[in-house]
Parts: sequence; C-alpha cells; structure tokens
Amino acid sequence: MNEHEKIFIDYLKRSDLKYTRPRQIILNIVFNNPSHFDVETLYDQIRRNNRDVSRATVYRTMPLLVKSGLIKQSLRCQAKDQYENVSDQDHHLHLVCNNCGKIIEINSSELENRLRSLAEVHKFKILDFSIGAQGLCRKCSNKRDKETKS
Amino acid sequence: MNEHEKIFIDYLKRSDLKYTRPRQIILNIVFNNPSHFDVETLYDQIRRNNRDVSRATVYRTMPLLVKSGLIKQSLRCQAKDQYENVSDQDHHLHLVCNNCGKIIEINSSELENRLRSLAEVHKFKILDFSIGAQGLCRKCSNKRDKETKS
DNA sequence: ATAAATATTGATAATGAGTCTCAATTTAGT
DNA sequence: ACTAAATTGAGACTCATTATCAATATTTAT
Ligand SMILES: [Mn+2]
Ligand SMILES: [Mn+2]
Ligand SMILES: [Zn+2]
Ligand SMILES: [Zn+2]
Repeated sequence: MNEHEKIFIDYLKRSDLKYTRPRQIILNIVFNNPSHFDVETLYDQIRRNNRDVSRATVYRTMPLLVKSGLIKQSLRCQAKDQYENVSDQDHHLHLVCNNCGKIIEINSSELENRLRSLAEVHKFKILDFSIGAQGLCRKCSNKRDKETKS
Repeated sequence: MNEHEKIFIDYLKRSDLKYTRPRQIILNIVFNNPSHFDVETLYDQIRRNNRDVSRATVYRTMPLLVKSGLIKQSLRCQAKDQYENVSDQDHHLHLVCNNCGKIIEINSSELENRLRSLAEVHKFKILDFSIGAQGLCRKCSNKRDKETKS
C-alpha cells in the first residue's frame, strides 16, 4: 500500500465510495505513467496490461482522482483533455508547440504567487491554475523559418 | 467601413482571399457581441438576426479572424472553445468560476511579460497566451460556506 | 442469515463540438 | 462572356465524453 493508494482510499472513505478492483487498477496505471496523459491513452495502457476495465469506468474515475487531490486537469492538447500527476512537480506552467505537440514545462512559483495575489483582490478562491502559452518550439520555429525563405 | 472591417479586408487581400457577404455578416455579429463567445453561440446570433450563413462557414471564418489579429482563442468553458475580441482590452487574464461560470478579467501586462521572458529562455516562440485560474467567485464561495455550516 | 437499500460496473447508445466532402455558386481577371 | 480559382451550404462524419440501464456487488437493517 503506497502513498497514493492511502490518499485515494482515504478520499473514497470520506465520500462513502468503495475502493474496488477497477479503481485500484486505474490508480496503479495512472502512477506508472508519464505525468501527462489523456483518458483514451490511459484506457489503452490498461488494456495493454491485460487488465479489464471498461472505458466508462475509466472516465468515471478521473473526477474521483481529481477530487482526491492526486491528479489535476492540466492542458488541452489535440482535442483531448489532459490530466497530470500533481505530486510530481509542484507548480509549473506549459509551453505547448502548435506544430509538433511538444510540451515544455517550466517551474515558476513566482507567476503563481503573483496570480494568487491578484485573485485575492477579487475575493476569488483559486482551486486550480492554468498558466501557459501556445506557439512554436525552437525546432518547429527554425523549420518554419527555413521553409519561408525557400 | 469601420476599423475592424479595414483590418479584416486588409488581411484577406494580403492572403488572396475575398471579402464576401458571409464573412461580412460574421464580422459584424462578432463585433456586436460581448467580447467572449463560442462558435455555436455566434451561429445562433447570426440566425437570430435573420442572416443566413452556414455553420461550416462560421467555423471556417474563425481562423481567418484570428490570423487577421481581430480575435484570439481565449479560454475553454463548458466544453467549448471561446474566442474573444482582441482590441477591447489589451492583455488580461481570466478567473473562471467553476460554479456559476462567471468570468472575471484582470489586466496585467506584468504576468505576461514575465511569461514571455521565461519562454525566451527556451527559444519558444509564443503565439498565444492563456493565463488564468479556476475556482469560486466571491458569491459562490460564500454560498458554499453557508451550505457547509448548515 | 436474509432482505432491502445503495453503489458499481460494463456494454452500448447518445450527445455535441468540430471537421471534411463535394457539388453548386460566386468572384476576379482576361 | 469565358475561365480558373475561391467560396459556400448541406449534410455526412469523427471522436471525445456523457448518459442509460440492466446486471452485479456491497453495505446496512432486521
Ligand atoms: Mn505539466
Ligand atoms: Mn477576456
Ligand atoms: Zn514543435
Ligand atoms: Zn460563481
């Protein structure tokens, strides 16, 4: 029983929900994955591991993991919602390349604190951040420059 | 012929595109709307004004307006992409209430500049920002507190 | 232990935003 | 007017996500 499991079970208990086999399987695969993932990919992983959980249950379990504080909804990429492991890195922002989909993560508590204090002024209670930018990564930016020249 | 029209026509000319009736109608409704809108709502507006433009054309015109610099993709709300009028306020960030959907806009070029310089380090070419947070607005936060007490 | 109430699941249908196709129409240039 | 290129509308289509519902499992009350 690892830390994640403890947290999840605790949340489920508090909410009168049960730690079932499918939820256990999902939890495990989520934390054997790179931090960023979308639900379809997760579902594939589960089936690749010869586990059997229905797609519906996988989707249904995401909000539970979110409410337990283990994962958070992160960015949206290629028309899919992405989640990410919260514990990995504390707070960071994303630079998403429009061309190749690459995601650059940058740690900066400074931006976040600044945003927090701006929200304070409006008595707005922040539950989640989304700081980021879309554009072109170095590679794609260079590539495009060359194409334009020719 | 207003400023928006000038800018749009100029962009279209530069791109060998034509300023057609449907594009004119869309442009007008976009700039008679509150700054934030999603395409479905825009499409409804157009039909409510007894104009006839196909849904496909409305969707198709969005990227043109974006490239012309008149609007930008803003936040995502209720599973729909939102656009917003660029000229209204220059740069600002969004606090979105998870409960009532209210959007609070905050002007701050400071955060943006900071983000820009962080991206610079990675030679990442920023095309668009999204700085914001989700949570509870003052009203909804208060309401929830009361409910919890009872 | 039994029965009733509640929670969970999987299969599958449904929804809905956004995209694609293609034949018909419009436009700009000659 | 003639031609080539651009545009349009209607509707088919995709695909992520949600809703439905009957079957199953678990908890609680008796
Ligand atoms: Mn991340
Ligand atoms: Mn705004
Ligand atoms: Zn790239
Ligand atoms: Zn609110």
